[in-house]
Amino acid sequence: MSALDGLEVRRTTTAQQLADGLSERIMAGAFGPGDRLRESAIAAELGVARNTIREAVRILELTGLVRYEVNRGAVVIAPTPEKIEALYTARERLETAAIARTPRPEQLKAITTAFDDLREAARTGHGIVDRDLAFHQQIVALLDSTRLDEFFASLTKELRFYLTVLSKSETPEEVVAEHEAIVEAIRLGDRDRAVAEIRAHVDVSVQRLKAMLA
Amino acid sequence: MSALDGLEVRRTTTAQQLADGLSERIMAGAFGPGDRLRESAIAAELGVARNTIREAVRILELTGLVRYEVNRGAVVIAPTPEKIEALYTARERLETAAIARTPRPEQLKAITTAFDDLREAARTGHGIVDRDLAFHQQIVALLDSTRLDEFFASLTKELRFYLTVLSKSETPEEVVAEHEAIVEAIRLGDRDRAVAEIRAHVDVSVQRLKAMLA
DNA sequence: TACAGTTGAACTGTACTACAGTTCGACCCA
DNA sequence: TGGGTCGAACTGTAGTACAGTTCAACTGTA
Repeated sequence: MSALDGLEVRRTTTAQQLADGLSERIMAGAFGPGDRLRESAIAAELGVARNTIREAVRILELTGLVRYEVNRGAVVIAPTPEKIEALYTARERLETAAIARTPRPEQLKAITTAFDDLREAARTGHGIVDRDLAFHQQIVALLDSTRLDEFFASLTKELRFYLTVLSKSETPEEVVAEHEAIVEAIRLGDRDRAVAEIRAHVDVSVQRLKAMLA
Repeated sequence: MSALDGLEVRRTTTAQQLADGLSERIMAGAFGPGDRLRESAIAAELGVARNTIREAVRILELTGLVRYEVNRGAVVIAPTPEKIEALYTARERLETAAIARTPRPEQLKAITTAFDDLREAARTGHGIVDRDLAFHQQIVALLDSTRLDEFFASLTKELRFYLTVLSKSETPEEVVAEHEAIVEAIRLGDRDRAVAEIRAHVDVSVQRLKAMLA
């Protein structure tokens, strides 16, 4: 903690700001899956040059929300059963590996807090999905690997988008119950059961989601 | 296998080709860590427009070999103890999770083959590092997750670069011995030992590498 | 000699214009 | 109905321009 913490000159480029803005819009559903991001239109609307937009979109590509197709430009990613499956498989592997580890006290506390937040969100009915994902991020944090944390966050971002466009709604009671089982197993130090609970939870989630695609 | 497998029209952009070319050059050590990629110079030398180079470099950014700094442009990543540590931690988590799984026959075969390749490379003295990394990629493949395979591949690419610039040379005997122990444990189905061997191997590797940084 | 201040060349970030090649839907024709 | 043609819209790339930033060299000063 330095006396200058948080003091920082605004150091960002136009393209970066555009990328952030576009990311928000996409996450909010302003562009649907499969939609093309037309450069001239966006450039004109936002009053910037087209090459700046191009740079912004290339930055966006880093987050995985869009991909480039030759001569078609940037296209918003679209959920397919295969992608959903691959995404959840990666999640399952990471989360089971994570939960098999013995949590340090502060990690256990972070998980507990995340669960409390989730329960509160379920009660009010707002932000359930985000709390759900945040909870799982804390699980993965058990791995003590920043690189894996970041990777999981990118998976989460992608998943978050899919959930939004599929307008997947979670039933609060089920969500809380399933996560409570996980937290309980962790608290008891029953790692085998924790692994089983996580696996079951992820499996159920992917099945529910894939059902929505059909 | 269709009758048209492999038939494909050349569908790539100039920027993509430039990105591939630059990637090769960087991996080959043409640019050292911390070096800036000066746009005008590259553009002039290769006979393309500067904005095309910019696009190429943004694509390069996807692979993690360079990062952008405001008003300084693209900079080749540089190894630091922290980065090495983080990279190996992620590796260790993924590989131990992978090796704890029971391999299917074809997976066992792939691992065995990768080990044979490594041994052969050690004998001739060529391409040891690449075979080493390829072996570990096969280990991670046990997770049956394409997303994790891809993520691991990106870690590998980064690590490969660090090894090159640090001109890390591996002693063939040690390398073969350590990997043989891993393969043996897998073959015997002794997963606990396999996990221990992998962990030891990764730990030793990172220690060796970090020693070179000092 | 050490150090603060100034200056200028090199370079990045962004804008603007231009155009060849590609895509894709609309229209047409058999 | 299916294939073929056409044109508007758009991407990929080139090229020019310029304000703002960086950084190393130079200068002056204590």
